[in-house]
Amino acid sequence: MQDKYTPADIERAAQQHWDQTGAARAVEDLSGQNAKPKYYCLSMFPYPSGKLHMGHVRNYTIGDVLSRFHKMQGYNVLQPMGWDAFGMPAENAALANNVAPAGWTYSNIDYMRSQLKSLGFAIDWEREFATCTPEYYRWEQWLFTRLYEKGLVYKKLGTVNWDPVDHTVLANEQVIDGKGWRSGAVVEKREIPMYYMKITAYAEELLSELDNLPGWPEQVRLMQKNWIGKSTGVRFAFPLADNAEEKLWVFTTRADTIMGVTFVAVAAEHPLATRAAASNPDLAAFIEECKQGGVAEADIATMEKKGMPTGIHVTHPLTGEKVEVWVGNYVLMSYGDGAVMAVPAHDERDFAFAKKYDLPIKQVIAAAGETFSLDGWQEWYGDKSKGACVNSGKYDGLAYDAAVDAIAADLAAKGVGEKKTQFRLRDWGISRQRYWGCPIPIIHCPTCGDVPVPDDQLPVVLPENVEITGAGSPLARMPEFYETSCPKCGGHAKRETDTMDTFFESSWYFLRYACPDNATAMVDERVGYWCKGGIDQYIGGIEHAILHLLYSRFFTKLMRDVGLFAFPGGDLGEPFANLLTQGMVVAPTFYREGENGKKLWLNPADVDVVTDERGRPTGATLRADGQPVVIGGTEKMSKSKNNGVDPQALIDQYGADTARLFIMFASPPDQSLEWSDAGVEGAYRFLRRLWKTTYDHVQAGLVDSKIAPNLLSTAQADLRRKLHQTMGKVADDYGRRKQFNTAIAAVMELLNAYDKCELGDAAGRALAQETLESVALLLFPIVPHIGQALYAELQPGRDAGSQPFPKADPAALKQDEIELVIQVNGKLRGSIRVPAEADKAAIEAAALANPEALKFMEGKPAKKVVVVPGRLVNIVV
RNA sequence: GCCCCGGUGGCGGAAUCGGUAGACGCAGCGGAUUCAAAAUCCGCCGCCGAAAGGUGUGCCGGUUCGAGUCCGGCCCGGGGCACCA
Repeated sequence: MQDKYTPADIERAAQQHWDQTGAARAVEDLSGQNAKPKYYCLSMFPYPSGKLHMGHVRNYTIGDVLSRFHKMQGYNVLQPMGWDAFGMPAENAALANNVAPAGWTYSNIDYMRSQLKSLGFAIDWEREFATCTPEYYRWEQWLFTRLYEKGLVYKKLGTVNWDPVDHTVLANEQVIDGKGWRSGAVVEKREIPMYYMKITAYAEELLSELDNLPGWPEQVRLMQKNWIGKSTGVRFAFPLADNAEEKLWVFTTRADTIMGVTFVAVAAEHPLATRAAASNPDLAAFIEECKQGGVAEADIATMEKKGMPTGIHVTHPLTGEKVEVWVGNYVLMSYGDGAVMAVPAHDERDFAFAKKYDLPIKQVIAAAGETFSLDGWQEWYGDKSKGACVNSGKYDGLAYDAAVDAIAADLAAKGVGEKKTQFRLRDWGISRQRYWGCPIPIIHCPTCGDVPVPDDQLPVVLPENVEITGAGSPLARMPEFYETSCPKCGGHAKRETDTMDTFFESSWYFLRYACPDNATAMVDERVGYWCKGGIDQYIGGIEHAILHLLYSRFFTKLMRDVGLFAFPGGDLGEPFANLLTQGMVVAPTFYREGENGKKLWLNPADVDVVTDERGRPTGATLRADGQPVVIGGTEKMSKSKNNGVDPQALIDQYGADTARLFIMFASPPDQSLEWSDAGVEGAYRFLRRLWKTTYDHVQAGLVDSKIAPNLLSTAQADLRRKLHQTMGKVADDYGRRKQFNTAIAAVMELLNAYDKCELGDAAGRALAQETLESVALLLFPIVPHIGQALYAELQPGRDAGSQPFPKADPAALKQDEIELVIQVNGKLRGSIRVPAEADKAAIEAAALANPEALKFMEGKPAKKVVVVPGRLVNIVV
């Protein structure tokens, strides 16, 4: 064994060994004869943006730790990897550097694959695929045509961001302060025909199945529940005042306040608004103004609320009063019927709107002990759990439920309304007017209409040599792509030039890993083996908590309903049994201000932080010139703040194990991780020390680790107890808690205790052997290269990854005496040692005799003594 | 604006079911070793206080023998908001 820790050599050797032995190959057992349970460990696949960032390293290290740990626990493990290869950045790169999106993407993949390999992840590379290949996307085209035939895909108008200068549709991200990112032109909302997936048909199932996901974080289930947004209310109509046959429909969850309606608000795109605007230039101008700016909900919701009366009046269905219709810029056409009843007294937004435009406010709910005033909004006005109806005629005195029931019944009797369950969830618009995506397999025929591309003409291949101009879709300028003939009538027809939302690819990739080579079917019985009962562990960023995870759940149900899972184990209710959402990686920011006040962001790697004698930061200087820089906040690593730290530099300097160890030690997986160079040094130091400790032991000669417990000194028995406690602790942290920082801390503590313990005698040598072998295996899932090397030194010829994970010996855990803390009135005053099996009375007596306790009891009698077994005694005086 | 999460020493964090707040690590300080430095090893390290002790987990209030942990109200930071992935 060499005395120095040389990560580069060790890591190369270990990776070669794993490659040669096929250590990461996953083989399914379709016969069911292998007793090993399967463990499918999946990390969210990366977008091939160029090179790995810290978030990737963190994500895939977590997955690798869980994969390797479960393999040692006797599972048949699958850990795959692939590429979410379609998307906007490839088009942006094409624009910026004049490179073809396909070539750019494939070369990024090659580089990032080599980075992943250098990190030593136990990935089964034979299952790798990129979603931009026809072999992959043909199956989603195929599924699309099936869903189209079933009516689960349909076409309707949708609103997009339109750049009037570049003549192109913009993503929300490309709209900055309501203006196009390249042109700077004010963006307009424009309605265009798009294909939609009927996710609302699955709203109820997607909601109720959340209760069957105990392995998901509560916060994610809650976010999805709120996103689906099931609400029960009343949908009813206001007949138009001058034509009772025509009706304006609204939905409300507050039908109990219906007698307080003082106006009705409709979206700018609502037909009534359009009609009123025809004879009202001011209103037409206002509607135009509403169409300015992007479609993102966050922008619309934070916009100043504006409105204008239409001059149209409707009749209140219960009172018969005339109510004016307003256009409001905060009313969304895509929600419900694009119109809302306004009850300013009991809705905060309506209240502000009514105050602004001096509209009447009519109180119809009163709560005991509260006074209604028009001076300002109060929390209880909108609280449906408080109060009862007033100024509401026959409904006076009724509380929420009773009032809603009575009002819904009266509306129903008049034939103008009914109780209804509504979802906030909207259908998923999947059309994108972009090039680098999966072509939508539809042919538009002047005689037959929209015709899905037949199976034998799939895939519709995306041409790879195109010119990207940033204006409009390149496919729409390529006759050789869109000119085609109708599959039904054979006549001249035009191919759809829109591509699919890239969430389409990521909604089913996890199933394809089970059968990436199947050229005749989307999925096969291997999915039944690996995905039975759900993927055992899914790991990815919290930012995907809603959209990606919801779409994936939806796809699994769609594929089931298309009959794709007709094989054993194929009754997948939910795709992901257990979910771990990792936090983001953040780093400090530094900047200097330029003459124009513009901030010039400096990379943390180029900055030295100056501290006072207690280590508090007092300032920072740029290494290049030694001049001061401003310390900004700690933020998510990003290009714009130039605070990204390249993992490659870290791997090159310290090796993969140090990178993996630091990233796992710095914080628990679900919290954000703050980057620190000094912490990396610490991780490297620990590995060096572990190497040196093992080296010293090996130099003294290997021994059998079998120990006769009666030969151990007290200190040695204590160390052995700590060793076996650590085994239990680490297995629990890896398996149940998925908290790796505390597992590492526990091993560090063990090694500290090892250093302090006298181990020179025969029993000590055996204990040292047992401890070091165990430590190599305990840390193997996190730092597999050094773990592999150390274990092979301690047990020549043996392979660490094939060993069972260390298991605590109950006999080693036994303790004769335990320490209990003594409190007086809840304050820590001392401690006592008692036999482990001491009963409450004995503990109480020992506590009351303790001199520290007596001192702080100041001669007063104990009013009460609380004994918490194994922990403490609290004496109350 | 709406939904969700978080806030503990100079820093990252620990405290798993309401029971010793600050494990483990970083930084810092003191010492050993060295011609010197690096590396390594030993010790100290929340705040106030000479000590006894007091005090302390974003802020205010509550429940409890006991609250970082539970409840109510606020402040601050972050994630998502349907075309970034």
